Amino acid sequence: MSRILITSALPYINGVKHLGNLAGSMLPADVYARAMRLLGHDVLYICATDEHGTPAELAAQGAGVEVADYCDQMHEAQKSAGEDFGLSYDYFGRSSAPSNHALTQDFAAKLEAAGLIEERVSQQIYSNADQRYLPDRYVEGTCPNCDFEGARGDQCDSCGKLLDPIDLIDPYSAVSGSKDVEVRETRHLYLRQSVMADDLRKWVEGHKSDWPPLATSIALKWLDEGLRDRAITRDLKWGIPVLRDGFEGKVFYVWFDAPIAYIAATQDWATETGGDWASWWRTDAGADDVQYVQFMGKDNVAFHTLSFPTTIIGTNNQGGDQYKLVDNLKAFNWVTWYGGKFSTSQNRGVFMDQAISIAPSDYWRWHLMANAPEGSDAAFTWEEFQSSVNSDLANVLGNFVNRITKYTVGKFDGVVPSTGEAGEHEAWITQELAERLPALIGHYEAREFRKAAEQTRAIWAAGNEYLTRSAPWTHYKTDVDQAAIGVRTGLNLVALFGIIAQPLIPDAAAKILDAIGVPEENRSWDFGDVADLLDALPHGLAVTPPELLFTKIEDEQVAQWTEQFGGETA
RNA sequence: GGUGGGGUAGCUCAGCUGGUUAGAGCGCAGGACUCAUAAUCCUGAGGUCGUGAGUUCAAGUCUCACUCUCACUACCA
Repeated sequence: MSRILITSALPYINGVKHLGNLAGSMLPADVYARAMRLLGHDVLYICATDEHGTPAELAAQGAGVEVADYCDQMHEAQKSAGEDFGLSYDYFGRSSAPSNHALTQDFAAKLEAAGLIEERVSQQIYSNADQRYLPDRYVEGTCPNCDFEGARGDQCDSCGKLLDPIDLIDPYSAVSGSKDVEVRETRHLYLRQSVMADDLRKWVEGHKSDWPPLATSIALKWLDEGLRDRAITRDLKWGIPVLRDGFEGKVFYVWFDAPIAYIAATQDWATETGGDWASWWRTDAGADDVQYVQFMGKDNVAFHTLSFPTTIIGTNNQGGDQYKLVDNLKAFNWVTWYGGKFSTSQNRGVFMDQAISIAPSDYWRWHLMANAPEGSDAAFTWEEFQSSVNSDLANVLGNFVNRITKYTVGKFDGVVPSTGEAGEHEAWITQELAERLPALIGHYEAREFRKAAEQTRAIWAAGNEYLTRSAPWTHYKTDVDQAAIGVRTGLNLVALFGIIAQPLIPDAAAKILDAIGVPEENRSWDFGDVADLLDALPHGLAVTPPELLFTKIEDEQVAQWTEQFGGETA
């Protein structure tokens, strides 16, 4: 048994996330957490909402509520959306929690003592009308290179050139449209990542063999370009206050405090449950044997491989509390919408709350993991979604459960038959499982989700092949015992299929296991001898065909969803 | 512009350190079966592995150039 700490990238507070966010961090983290629990490991799965930053303030302003109230509401909305998808967090915290305020300020103080924080003055656009400093992206104006009039402060959408907002001609606030903006000097704290570059490179290069290439290549790219110091404070009201003379009214940058919230949320979990957070995070307090796994989309990699590790290593170098660095970092590409981008404004794409309103969470979980964006971006299409659900879930798994349980009721009084001896067909399926079950576990341990789903499906399909081979309905006419062994093996396969399906489709798996009468304590992945698995159910145990496990998606629904949410032609 | 990922069957994707006839699922065609959600099982057709050169006994896999696409490019997060 191992202790496994799992975090998924914190969903940002300004709205319920779309399927791409779900597929790229929260869902795989949950599937991994469930699989590891089934394997008997001690798992702690932590997530939280990321609540600070300019977009949160503006979203609250747009909604006409105080930002704290806005965050309260959206935190609950996201928590509930996560629950709807069966995300099995041990704790779903908040980056705005008091624990994170204290811990972030504590980290900052230690980094300061380590000489890793430096005060610098920079120039920033201030909008008098909005009474706020504007991040580069919120300043627009005329591009100094191509005269395009709608250029953003960070980049011109017309000529593609990277810009400095100070260079824009006729700049205006993208928030209010006001041209009453000026350049002001402002003082900020910088995290001296540059002095940590060699340590970081050594650490990242040491993980070339056990992190996805996506993760190491992005981190090394930044290091190759020369790691620059990064401002870790902002001129905002909402956030974690900077305790320093002259920094009244300033807060820490959201990307400084958000990853620290992984730890703070664990503290909140401990407070709520009586657990010991330090034993999960601090190597000087018993966390040496913890394996820490992070899940995130590719946009988050730099922060998790460079900035946050700088915070951790810098703090550790001060002596005192010793925090864990990530051991395994699983980075995902994007789920795209028919090869293009998700877009709220253009009505393209599906958000979590909408998704759950049109199809059960298992359907989404299965499709998104069977097509996870692991090697490259993965295109979501309604047609593929329909195909996944109808073929894999309804036809291969659902029909298997249905055919054998109904036959049991029809011919064997609805109980597990006790007669018949295992023969060549049982030997065949035993051999199949002896090869496939370890492969399945291996894929989960390696966090290869597409392959795990593929192997799961292959095991289900092998069950159908077994039934074709053993054909109890043929033998029933001449040799009931021969039919009985086929039915008994088939019913045990149903139980096994439910057991292996749990990480991906927990709701359907529970229905199957309930129908076949498998008690909770027998649902783990402690497999042992495969031959025993095929005669595990007590003889005479009553089974009932479950209600329809998966309803097929009709072409008309696909047409309607395409219309409603956008699709190919949008 | 720079850097990184990707470009493999009609579609969505696997192919580790280069090695016999390039794989899977879906879709398609034919057959089998009839217990089952017109499901399942078997068989088959389909690819000059983005383009062009190079290294090698051998290249989807390594090198170079080009091209398309996505991402990042440090004050969006």
